[in-house]
Amino acid sequence: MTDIPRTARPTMKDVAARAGVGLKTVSRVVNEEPGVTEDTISRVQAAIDALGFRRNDSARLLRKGRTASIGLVLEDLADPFYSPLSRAVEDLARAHSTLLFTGSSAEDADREQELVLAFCARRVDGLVIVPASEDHRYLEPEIAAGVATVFVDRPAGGIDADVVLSDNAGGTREGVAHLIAHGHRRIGFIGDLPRIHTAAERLRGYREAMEDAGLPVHGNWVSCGPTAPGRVRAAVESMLSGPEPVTALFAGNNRITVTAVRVLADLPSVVALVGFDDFELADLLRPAVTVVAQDPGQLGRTAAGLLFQRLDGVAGAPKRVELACRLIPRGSGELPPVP
Amino acid sequence: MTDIPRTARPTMKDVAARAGVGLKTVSRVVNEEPGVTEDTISRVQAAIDALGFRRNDSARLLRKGRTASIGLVLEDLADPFYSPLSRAVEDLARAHSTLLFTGSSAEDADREQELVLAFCARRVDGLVIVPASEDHRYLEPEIAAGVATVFVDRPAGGIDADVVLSDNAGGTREGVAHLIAHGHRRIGFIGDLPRIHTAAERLRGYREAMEDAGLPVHGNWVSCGPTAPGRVRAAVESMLSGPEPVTALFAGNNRITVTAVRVLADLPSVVALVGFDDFELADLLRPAVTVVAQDPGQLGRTAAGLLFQRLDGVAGAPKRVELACRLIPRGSGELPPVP
DNA sequence: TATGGGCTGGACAACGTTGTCAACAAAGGG
DNA sequence: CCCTTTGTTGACAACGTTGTCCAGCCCATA
Repeated sequence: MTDIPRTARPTMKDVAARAGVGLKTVSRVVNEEPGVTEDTISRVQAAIDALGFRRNDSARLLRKGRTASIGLVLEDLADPFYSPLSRAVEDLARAHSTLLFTGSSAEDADREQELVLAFCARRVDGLVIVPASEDHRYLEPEIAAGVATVFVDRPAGGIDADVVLSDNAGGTREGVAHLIAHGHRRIGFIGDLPRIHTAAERLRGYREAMEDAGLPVHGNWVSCGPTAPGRVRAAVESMLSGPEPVTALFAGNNRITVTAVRVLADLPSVVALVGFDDFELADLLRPAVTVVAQDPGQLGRTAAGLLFQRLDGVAGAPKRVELACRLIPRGSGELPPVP
Repeated sequence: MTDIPRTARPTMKDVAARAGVGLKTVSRVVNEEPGVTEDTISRVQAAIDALGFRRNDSARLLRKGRTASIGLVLEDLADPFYSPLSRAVEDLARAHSTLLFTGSSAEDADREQELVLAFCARRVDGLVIVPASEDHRYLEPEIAAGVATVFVDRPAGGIDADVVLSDNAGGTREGVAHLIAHGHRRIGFIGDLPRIHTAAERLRGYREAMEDAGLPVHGNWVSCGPTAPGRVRAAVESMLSGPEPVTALFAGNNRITVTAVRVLADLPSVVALVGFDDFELADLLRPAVTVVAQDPGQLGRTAAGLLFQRLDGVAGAPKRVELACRLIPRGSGELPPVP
């Protein structure tokens, strides 16, 4: 009956031929442009339905210039920390009738660049990037060509661009000060690789808090490196032994915190703990884990909001937005020092 | 010096003009096609670098027919359960030089359809869908037009399509049988909305396990509904009161399990618990939570693998793949019944 | 010198859509 | 009755790329 071609999709031309009208008239009907008779509309609509026509938005957007799509590059789609961030970006994208490309850099600079440039080759209107690379000059021609770009969680390297950050140093200062206020004097810091901006900032916050309180930082009280459980375990054990064992730990991100909880659970000693990043069930552990919480959803919302402002034509110098962190005392950070 | 136009992007035409060659020669250089002199190549390359040209893949793919992109629709990007699934799909996409559109249906049928059709309008080569809708006949013309489609986690409604599932009923049977083996006779089931396929299957598994053991299921031992904490709390409290209080609970998904843990922590009674879906830190709670674990990463890998097989031309009847679940005893499911 | 073949390069159409503009018919005013 | 106005419609070019095809050119061979 209906002669749907099995292989090739029907185009406006096919619809036009079947409805006995011109190509442009079909376009008008599809786009609900005014100036088409009711009668013609229904004839075209019938042809559309019969053929199962669906407008090819790729062609449309090629013609129009904008693609109504943005790219989101983050470190790892599988990391729960970024889930609310992605969702927030997606929600704003939807509100702007924009589709979302996503990809993980896996903390690899080359992969980040490859992904970003692939998005640019698709002519995304904008980018939200959680940087893995330290040098983003490769983006200069793209930004000059009009690709709106907002960095989240970490600043861009080598270029001046919009960025939305958490107050990593301030949050860490607050967390460490919290431990100090509960009587701790020997506090260890276990962080991520220092080449990662957030890790460096948090380390800085730790040092500042110790200095503000006039406390020394001994050699083995600071350990930075990959978040692999083995490395973290070794660091904890080293800090808890020796002539000056720590009585409290500050863990530099959620994965480190979780590993620290595991390690401490195996040990007889009572050690206070504050972690950076909140995580699900932190309140159900015993002791419940005190954390310095970022709001990843807010991070994403702010970044995407800024992006769409730019796309709406808001010009001006690159903005730097810093979101406050929130200390959530739950128990592990209020344990008194045990000598 | 270099005259990069601030507004419009350079095209192959611009590059050709600047290099003093024909349009097609630029195309040849960009695509590394043979038949161009070293000398010409370097002249063209110089023009490309000077102008900051980047090929417009949208136009390219319009011409070529395939878009080298696929769409992933899941329930909620922010749900940690789906994170490994997304990541697995992304990894396979990358391996096939394919870009990934993502979106959340928010468990809303209209939103799912809107997203899917938006992807189709962009002419994605394929789709991976975690269905929210019960009727996917709207996809028939798309599938006929050649859009490869694989459903994950839940089957499609109204059409015959590839699907990758977990063995929800079998896993639940095993979990409930585990409780029965530990002496429980009065076991409650708290599940998600029964219109969701996985929820219905798990309920079926529960009923089968009880029946297999010759155990009755009393009226208030089964509660299905939204995963809102208030509803779950009420259900738990109701099951634990009355003339026939349950001594064990089976929680139908990770969110329900977590709420159940919270509720039980507030109560004096000791209640055994097995939850469907593993979750981070389940082993650190006291008691550690016994779960029936799916492997969301494997779900995603299998689905994407099947999708790319189809895209590579593997024909044949729609496949239905069912992945086994794994019981992970950790403590909460091995508690003896307390009358 | 003519011929042929291999190599290089360019003109042109096509992908499916939208914007511009002009053609045409019907209706209204003088 | 003609001219203008209004409303509807279609022809055509353009978006940026790739595939097809043909025109030169250079060199070797007859």
